[in-house]
Amino acid sequence: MDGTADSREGMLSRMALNDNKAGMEGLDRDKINNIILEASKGSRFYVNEVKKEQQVNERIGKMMRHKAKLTEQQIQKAQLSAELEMGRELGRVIVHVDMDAFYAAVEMRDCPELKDKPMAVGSMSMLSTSNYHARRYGVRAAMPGFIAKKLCPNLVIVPLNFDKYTAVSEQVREVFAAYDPHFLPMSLDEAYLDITEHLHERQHWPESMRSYKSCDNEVPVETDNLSPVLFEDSPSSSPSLPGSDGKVEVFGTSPEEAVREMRFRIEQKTSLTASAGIAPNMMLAKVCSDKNKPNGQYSILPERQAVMDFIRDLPVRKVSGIGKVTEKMLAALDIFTCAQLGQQMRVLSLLFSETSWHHFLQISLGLGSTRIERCVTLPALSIRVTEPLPLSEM
Amino acid sequence: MDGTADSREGMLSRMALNDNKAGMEGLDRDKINNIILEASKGSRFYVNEVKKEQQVNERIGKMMRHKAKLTEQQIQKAQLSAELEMGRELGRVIVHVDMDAFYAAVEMRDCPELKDKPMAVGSMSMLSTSNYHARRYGVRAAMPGFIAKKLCPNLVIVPLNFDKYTAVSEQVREVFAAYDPHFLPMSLDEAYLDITEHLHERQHWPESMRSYKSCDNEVPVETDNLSPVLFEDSPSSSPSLPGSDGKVEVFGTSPEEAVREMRFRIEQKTSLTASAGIAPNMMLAKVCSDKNKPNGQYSILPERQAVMDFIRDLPVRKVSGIGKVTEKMLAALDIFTCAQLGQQMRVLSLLFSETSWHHFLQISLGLGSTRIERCVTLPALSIRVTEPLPLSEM
DNA sequence: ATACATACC
DNA sequence: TACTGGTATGTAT
DNA sequence: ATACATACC
DNA sequence: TACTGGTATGTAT
Repeated sequence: MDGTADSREGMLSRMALNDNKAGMEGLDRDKINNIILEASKGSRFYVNEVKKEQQVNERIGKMMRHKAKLTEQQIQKAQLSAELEMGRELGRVIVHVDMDAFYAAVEMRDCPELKDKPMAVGSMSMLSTSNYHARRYGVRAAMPGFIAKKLCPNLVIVPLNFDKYTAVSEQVREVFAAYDPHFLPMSLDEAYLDITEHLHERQHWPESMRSYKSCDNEVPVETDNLSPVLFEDSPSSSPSLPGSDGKVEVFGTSPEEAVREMRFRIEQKTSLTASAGIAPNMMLAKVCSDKNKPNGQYSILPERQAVMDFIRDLPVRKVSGIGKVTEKMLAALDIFTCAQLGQQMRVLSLLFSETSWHHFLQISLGLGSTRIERCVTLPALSIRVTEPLPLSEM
Repeated sequence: MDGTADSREGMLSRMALNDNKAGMEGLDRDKINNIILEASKGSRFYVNEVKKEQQVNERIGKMMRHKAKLTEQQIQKAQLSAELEMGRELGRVIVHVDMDAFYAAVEMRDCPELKDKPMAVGSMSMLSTSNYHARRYGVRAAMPGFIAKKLCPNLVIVPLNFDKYTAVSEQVREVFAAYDPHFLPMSLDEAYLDITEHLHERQHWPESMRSYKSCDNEVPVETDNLSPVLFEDSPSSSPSLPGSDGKVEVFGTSPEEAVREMRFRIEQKTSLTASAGIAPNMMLAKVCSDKNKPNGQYSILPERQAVMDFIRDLPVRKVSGIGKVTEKMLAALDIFTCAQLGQQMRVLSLLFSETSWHHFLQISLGLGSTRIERCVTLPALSIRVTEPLPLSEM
């Protein structure tokens, strides 16, 4: 028949003549392949080759099915990782926000007698958090309560009220969502945000949209939700008219101001403080949020030099992902800071797995993820986005 | 005792207080650690932590022993791979030399009757090489002889004379060693050379050191090894004085001329021809050596654009390491040329392993190894380095 | 770690 | 009649 | 693939 | 008395 040549093309690429070689240009492939197949057909070799050919075809089928399932998202992500290989991305403003001593702070808020005492949340077996008073005794998260009691006999241990923390967390997340609807929560008390878009919009916002009333009550003010009025450009329309029971704070349009505002709103809403880090990537933002804890923030400007200056003397242990074991192993190599990490890359690349030393390399260059993607869509959040409390509403 | 604190430092980093946390600055670590250890000692938890601590210490010990064994060479190599990640290295002149139809050529040289006939070396079960005449029938290496006979009934099959090929290979390698004592043989008939150093020296060589007598006899001329005389700069001292039975070839100082000279010397010595590729890395050099086969050479200039131009329409199958299976898989994705390979990197990075797509990426960028390292030191080569046959000796 | 597949000469 | 055999490296589990 | 180790909250 | 438990990811074989 006539179809033989074609079906052979597809089916017997293994057996057909490979004319990819000097001196073999322009041969009559069909004729030659006919002779080759005729001579081979039915032999053990032939049967084996056919089997292998089928294996390869299956593998290709698998690949094509895999390809068909790829979402645009995935391809996009791959594109990004390729871009990351190319160079540093400084264009995103990433924020890491971390509630201060979260569980302990909630309990202190709701039971003022605890405020002056060293206290911790958890049990005699395990503590989840301690307040700052208790920390002066060496009492901290992940310490068993009975040991903490030895360090600080007056320590008050409050049992966990998970439902309460969850409810407060919801309130905090509503604030997060106002700055980045795609924010990535890492636990009840911390999250990453990409506020790049927010900042762009914010540039055109009138002061009224950046003005918040300070209420001294511990409960959030957002009781009556009036119309979000008066978007006039003239600052005269809404100058600092002190409200009923508080003064007015006006926040600027810079990243730092936006984050101050976010922390202000969290505190107004929950009476709890948060700390934050602002940086061009997640790894740096996380380190920054710890820098001025509690109730503080720190930012790294989006410039290579600023990043490198920040990284230079940073202890490796400060970086998320470097725990006590890795810290100890690096210490054995006289590596304590990120700069030292960078200086020793050659040796590290020989002593650690590729994954590990690539991670080290990224750290030493101050690189990290610049895109935040929420893994799982959390339930019913960011739907009723928090209302700002503009001056006009006062 | 006093030493406890220190031995604890080393031994119980897992249990000791981690004061790497806000609000825990300047605590009395020693006192706190004493209490922690006192409370823990002997418990099941404690015993387990000690065990893990020992594991970590062993791991560190292993790493340090590994580190101690690292040679400077290895660290050097690691340095290079880091550099490769940084950018393209165009400073080396890499050559791939490949003898033309080696075994067949040797047999034809030693048995002139074969010259006009289609012939191959091997057996009825398997052929190692065929001459160019036979290739016109589709007869090629890795084809069983009995099939080849069907394609070309007049085919002469000569059995393998391995010892002879080895001896000739030695002669060829002596020539290689004159251009790169560290050349890397890949088989009896091919090798990679880094002629960068040779070219630097060559710049200062007088013409006499680049002049070779052409002898028409089939046996190499190097019978009497006279003193390598006359290194004068004046070209007048040794102008083209035709030798006894041949004319004189003077080779220039460029990479192309050096390689032409090398091929000339191989032919003079063995009566066999070689083809060569010249490029800034091994991957490209290998492809180039195939381009003008037989008895030709091809070079890619050490410029990014030249590399990219060369790569653009190159079929992926031409690249060493891409075999029929990979070719077929890529073809299923409509990828045939290196440029297409580059265009599809995002999808490829999702469908293939990291090793594979990194390889593809390298290929698509025209990157390859720029340093040649001989894996195993071959026996007694490059010791009696070949004498050039300078004009002065004629 | 293991078995197996790919690739090269 | 008859489709190598050694080596390196990658893939899959 | 599996078991286990590291890291985080 | 008492040293979490869930998840993700990396390492070793």
